Amino acid sequence: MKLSEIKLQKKKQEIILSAVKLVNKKGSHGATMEEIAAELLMTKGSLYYYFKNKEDLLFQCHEMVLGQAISELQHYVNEVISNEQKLRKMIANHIRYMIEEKETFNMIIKPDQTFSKDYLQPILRKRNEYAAWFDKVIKKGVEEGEFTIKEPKIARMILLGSMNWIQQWYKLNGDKTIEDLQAIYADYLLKVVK
Amino acid sequence: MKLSEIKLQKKKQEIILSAVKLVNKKGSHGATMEEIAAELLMTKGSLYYYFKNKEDLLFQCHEMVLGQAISELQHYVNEVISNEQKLRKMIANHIRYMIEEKETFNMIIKPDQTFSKDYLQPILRKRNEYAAWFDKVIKKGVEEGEFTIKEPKIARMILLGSMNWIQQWYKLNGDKTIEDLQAIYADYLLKVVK
Amino acid sequence: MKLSEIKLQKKKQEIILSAVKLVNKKGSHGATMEEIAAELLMTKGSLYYYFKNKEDLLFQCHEMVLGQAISELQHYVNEVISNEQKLRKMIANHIRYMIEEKETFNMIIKPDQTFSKDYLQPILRKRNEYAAWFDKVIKKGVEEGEFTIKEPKIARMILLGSMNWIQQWYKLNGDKTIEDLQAIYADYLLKVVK
Amino acid sequence: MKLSEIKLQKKKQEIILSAVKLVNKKGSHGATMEEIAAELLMTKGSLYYYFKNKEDLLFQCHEMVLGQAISELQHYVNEVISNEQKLRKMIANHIRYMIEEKETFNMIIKPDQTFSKDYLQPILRKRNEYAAWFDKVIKKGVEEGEFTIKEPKIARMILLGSMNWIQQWYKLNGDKTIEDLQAIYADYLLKVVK
DNA sequence: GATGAATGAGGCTTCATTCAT
DNA sequence: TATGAATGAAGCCTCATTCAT
Repeated sequence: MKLSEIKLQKKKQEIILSAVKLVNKKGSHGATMEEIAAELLMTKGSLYYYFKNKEDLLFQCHEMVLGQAISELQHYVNEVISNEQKLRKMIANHIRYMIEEKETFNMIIKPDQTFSKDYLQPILRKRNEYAAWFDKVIKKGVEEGEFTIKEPKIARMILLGSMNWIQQWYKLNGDKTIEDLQAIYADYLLKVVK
Repeated sequence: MKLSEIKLQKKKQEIILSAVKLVNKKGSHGATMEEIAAELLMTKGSLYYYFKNKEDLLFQCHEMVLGQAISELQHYVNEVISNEQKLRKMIANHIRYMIEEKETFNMIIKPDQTFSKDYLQPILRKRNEYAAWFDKVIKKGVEEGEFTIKEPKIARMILLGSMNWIQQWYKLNGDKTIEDLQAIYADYLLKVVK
Repeated sequence: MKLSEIKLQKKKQEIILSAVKLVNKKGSHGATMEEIAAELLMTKGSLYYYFKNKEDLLFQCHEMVLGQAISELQHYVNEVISNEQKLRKMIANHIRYMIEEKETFNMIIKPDQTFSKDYLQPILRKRNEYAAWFDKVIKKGVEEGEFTIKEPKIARMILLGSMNWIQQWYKLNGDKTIEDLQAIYADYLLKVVK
Repeated sequence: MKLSEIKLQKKKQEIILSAVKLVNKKGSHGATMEEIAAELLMTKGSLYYYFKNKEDLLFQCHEMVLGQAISELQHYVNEVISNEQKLRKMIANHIRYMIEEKETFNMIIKPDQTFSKDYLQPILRKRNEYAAWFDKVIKKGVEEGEFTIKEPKIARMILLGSMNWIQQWYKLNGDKTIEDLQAIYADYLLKVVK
């Protein structure tokens, strides 16, 4: 019983990972069930054993990816370092996601064009959860005198927004490495909150 | 002769405006030619009198909107004010677009999922043209000692990226007016370049 | 009254000539009313002043072309020369049509895929009229001892069929001139009837 | 594994056969995917499981039909009989195709109005392959003194052209049987090459 | 669990035709 | 006469979804 359950979940994960990649290369509309299946050497029909429909698959992609990102944020917040240090790490982490796993975060950008009403609520909730960790650190930083910002939420929007934009223009093998980018963004964005 | 040409262009504009609205509510995929036509009380087929195909229509939407925005930027840059003043105005303008005509800028975000190769070139060119006006002011500001930024292009990316994100969350009738937002963003983003 | 009538007919001729060219380059389906009109620097709509609909235009193309060809055949038959001489001239003429005005005869090949029932009758009648001139000469030739053929109709089918096929493969600027072809075909095809 | 592959091919054959019939009754334009499907009690969409698009289906129709005809020619050529005998059999065979499976050869007539560039090459190649078997026998006949013709290729064009024309006029249940026709054509056409 | 096959709704596009001006 | 504009039917094609085996 347990074993088969575990196997099922494992397979699901596998599908989700593969789907995420494809979805973000081609967009949620451009990626067809056929292609997603093909990448896994399955056939279209089989996907429906694991997921109710395409939207369900996309939804679970979203949940998985963002869930993981959240747990990473959580980790940084719990470290015993200054809020600035935390924020720097969180920024670096977000940028890494944006570039190395650019595929993943993409789907967050315009969920309302991808998901129907039923799915939209939990999606937005997860998104807020993610943002909340940034808010927490920024607020703490203000309280503890590290930051001076009066509108912490808007500051957070600026941080996330500017970073989400990176994938629009960044190309690996350009003149900047990821580390360069992480450093520059951290510096510039901290100027916003300080 | 001239008259009919003018009429034609006018109708095209009308269609473009309507299409822009729909495309940005539903995405370029979600908006069908049928719906775009219906909104104008036309039939599908009539659209093809004015535009070669859907991609052509979308392309012209893009050109029109961004072209107009560029001409506004140009205006600010030519005023006789400090670079900071210019940048503030450009930021305010971009934010206004992002909110009041949110529909328009939306289509800029992921052109490569909307457009085929032939159209991508001119689209990216226009986008760069728009960005170049920001670069110009930032660079000038650095030269004249108003700004201190070492990576002006990345700074510009941060500005635009953060502002483009606004439409993801901003709702009219919330607790912030557009003017509030313009002021806050200008203040925070200028901290980046200063 | 007369004058306007003449003008009308002239214009019709003009349209037919142009249509014939296009139809045979692109096929009766491939040639659109738009293109036919464009070639004449007209607009689609105007064509409907002169012709009831596309089929009507195509029909009149057919009538014109075949009518002209028939009158030429008639001319040869009335000359005072041997039946073999007549047949040679008729063959040469048909080949010239097939190549130089290949466009024209094309439409004869599969009329039932182009025309609806109403038009089919007169079309086939005209076709038979054309063929009848060949039959006449062949029969006369048999009567007068020039030819020996027992199945004059089938012989005629062979003649016309083989010549109609020319357009499938003949290319101007190849190694054979039209005159070469006319000579060779005349020689070979006369072997059939002799 | 093998079995499903075989089944697939079988179904493809079935579709091709049905398509050939329809295409030649209505022309490649007149025959719609919908009708082709309906004839097989399928739906439009299903056809696309077997064929990439309409052109692909038409192409495979062409390949199948001509391929079969070629293999038959090949058979006659390899028999140990005089070249005249061979040619007679090949003529009879072609005529049989032209009448009994008139549907099949029809599509060969104007491939350039049916197929786009990519498909045209292999189509013409196949056509030439078919013709080459006629050329071979005719040339051999000339070498061995059976035929006297100086332009064997043009002779072949005359043979094929005249036979392809048969379908334009021949009606079963007329006063000539197929066997009549085969005999008459063989006699008359051999006069050409002799 | 998996798959091959089928389906059908829906989208894009073409084009003959119409008609007011 | 001519045209600009609109229409709508019809065709091609895609793809999420279903289901018997």
